[in-house]
Amino acid sequence: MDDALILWYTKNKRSLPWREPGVTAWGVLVSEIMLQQTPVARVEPIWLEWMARWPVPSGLAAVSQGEVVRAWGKLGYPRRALRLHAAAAEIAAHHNDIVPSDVDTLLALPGIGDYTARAVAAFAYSRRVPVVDTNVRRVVARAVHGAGDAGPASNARDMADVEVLLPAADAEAALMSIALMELGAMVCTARTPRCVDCPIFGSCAWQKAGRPEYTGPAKPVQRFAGTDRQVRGLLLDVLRDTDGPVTRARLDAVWADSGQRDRCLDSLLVDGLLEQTDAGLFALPGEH
DNA sequence: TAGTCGTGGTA
DNA sequence: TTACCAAGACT
Repeated sequence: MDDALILWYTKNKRSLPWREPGVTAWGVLVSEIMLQQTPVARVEPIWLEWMARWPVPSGLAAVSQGEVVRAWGKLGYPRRALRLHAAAAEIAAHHNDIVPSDVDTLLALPGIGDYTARAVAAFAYSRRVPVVDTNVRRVVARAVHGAGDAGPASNARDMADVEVLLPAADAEAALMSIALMELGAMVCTARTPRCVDCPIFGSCAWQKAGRPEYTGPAKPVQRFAGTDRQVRGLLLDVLRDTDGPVTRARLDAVWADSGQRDRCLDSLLVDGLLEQTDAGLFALPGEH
């Protein structure tokens, strides 16, 4: 599939700001963190703001946690903002303000797991490393294994599956990695794959098998309404919309169930997304 | 390892 | 409308 897929990518890739020439490894890292479980369209404007405001890790590290959480806006999973802030501080202090290119060094940074470490190594430094995200797992499940969709993630197996697809040369392998992801995002999609537009249609094992349905275990459904995640989001939203510390009463107003409210408020304090002032008010971390 | 952690668009 | 889905990490 190699040549056809890479050629397809070079002709059809989306022009995203973090793919522009001259974007630094820091820019790539910020994009990858923001893109975790988050659609491209929502990330774009925030990424542009962050790059204009904090073009190097030390710039981000210099501002308060609260400022970072505020700038994160409504991207979701705001603990990512705190971890990225902490990673920036480590990069500034221990890596000369340069994002590491080595996978193991990247993995040691907060908020950077298997996917993100390899994505940075491949996309920012053109390293030949398997990059396995949900898109790639789906493409491999179909094109290689002939299944309707990917089953539960299995790190070692998934990495081995992708490893054998990578060309020998670093630069070409990195292109293959991004091409696999782009194919999964734009053509080999979860719901309605656009196989008529697929550059590897002719070699796809799923086509050859007659497009069988997915038979693996059902994927767990993530509910949201009524969960702690919703309540935490509502609580944090009060602080994001306010300049200074707020009263307990302001927070109490966002959710009726006091038990759940208290539990969520406490968890936000534990996570460091909120702080309590000496006067008993609540503030974003560092903003009081 | 299965559960948890936000948010909003889409079919 | 509800349910699924979106470049995961952490515990």
